[in-house]
Amino acid sequence: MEHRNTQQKKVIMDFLRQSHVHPTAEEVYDAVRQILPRISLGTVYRNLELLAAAGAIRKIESPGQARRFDGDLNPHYHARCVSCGRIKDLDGPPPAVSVGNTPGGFRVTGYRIELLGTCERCHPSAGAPAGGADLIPV
Amino acid sequence: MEHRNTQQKKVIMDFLRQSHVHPTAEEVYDAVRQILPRISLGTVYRNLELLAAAGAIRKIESPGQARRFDGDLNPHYHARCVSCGRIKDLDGPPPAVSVGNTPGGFRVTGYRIELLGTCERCHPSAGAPAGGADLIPV
DNA sequence: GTCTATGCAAACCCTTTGCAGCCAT
DNA sequence: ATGGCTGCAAAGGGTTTGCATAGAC
Repeated sequence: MEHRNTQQKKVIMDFLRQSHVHPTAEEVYDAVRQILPRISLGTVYRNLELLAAAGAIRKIESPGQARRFDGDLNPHYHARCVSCGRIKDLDGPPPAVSVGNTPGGFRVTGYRIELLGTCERCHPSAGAPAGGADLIPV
Repeated sequence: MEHRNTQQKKVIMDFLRQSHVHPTAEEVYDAVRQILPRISLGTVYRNLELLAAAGAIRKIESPGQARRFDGDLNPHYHARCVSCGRIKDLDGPPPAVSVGNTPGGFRVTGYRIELLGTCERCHPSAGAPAGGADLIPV
C-alpha cells in the first residue's frame, strides 16, 4: 500500500512540472525517454495514473481525444482547441454552473465544464471574436 | 452526396425513436439484429454517425465511456451515472455558463457541460441529496 | 527480505476503414 | 446505370494488464 519513489516517477513528475504543453502520455514517454531510455510506455501510464490519484498532477480528458496531463496545480482551468487538440490555460475563476434541483431519483454530485475553441495557431485571422460561446448538448 | 433510405438506416432510426435507454452502438446493434440479422456492427456505426450528422439523433459522449445515442430531439439534457454509465434525461432549461472574456489568442466558441451523479439503481439509500454539485476540473 | 514498480508484450475496448458486391435512386 | 451503402474482417488509437524480474524500503 506504500508508494515508492522510483527514478521513473521522479523524472515523469519533474518533466510535467516544468512543461507547459499539457502533454499526452505518449509525449511524456518521448520526453522522459531522453533521460531514462529503457522506460516503458506502460510505466508512464501507470505513474501518470498514480500521480493523478495522489493529486500531484491533473488529468485533462475529452471524449475521443487522447488524455492530457498537467503538472501545474495552481488554480486555473483549460480550453481545448478543436482543431489541434492543444490545451490553453485560462486564469481566473472557472465558470460556475448552478445545477438545478435534483430530478426524480438521480443524485447529481458533480459536473464538468469543457471549453472549446480555436487557438492562436489554428484560427486564420487575428480579429477578436466578440460573439458568445454556444452550449454543445451532451 | 445524396442520402439513401436503406432498410438498415430505417430500422436503426425506428429503434432509437422508441427507445429511452440511450443505447451504445453495441446495444443498437443487438436490438437491430433481431429485425435484420445480417446487419453488421460497422453499418450500425456508420448510420449512427450519418443520423447524428443529419441532426436526426443526438450523440452523448463522455471521456473513457462508450458513446451513447438518443433518438429524442425534444429539448432536454442529460446526467450520467458515474457508477453504471446510464443516462438520465433532465427536463427544463440546461444549466448555462457565462464564458468570460476570451483570453489572449484563444477564441472560445463553445462549451460542454456534463452532469454526473448516481442513478436510482446505483445509490444505496433513498435519502434526498440536498448538497450542491462540485465542479470537476477539466 | 519484502513487496511495489518495472519492462516487455500481448490484450483490451471502442471505433474506423478497405474492399468487392449490392441495391436504392 | 450509377454510386452510396452494405457485410465482412482487418486495422486503428489509446490504454490496460499478466508476467517474471529488478529495485526501493
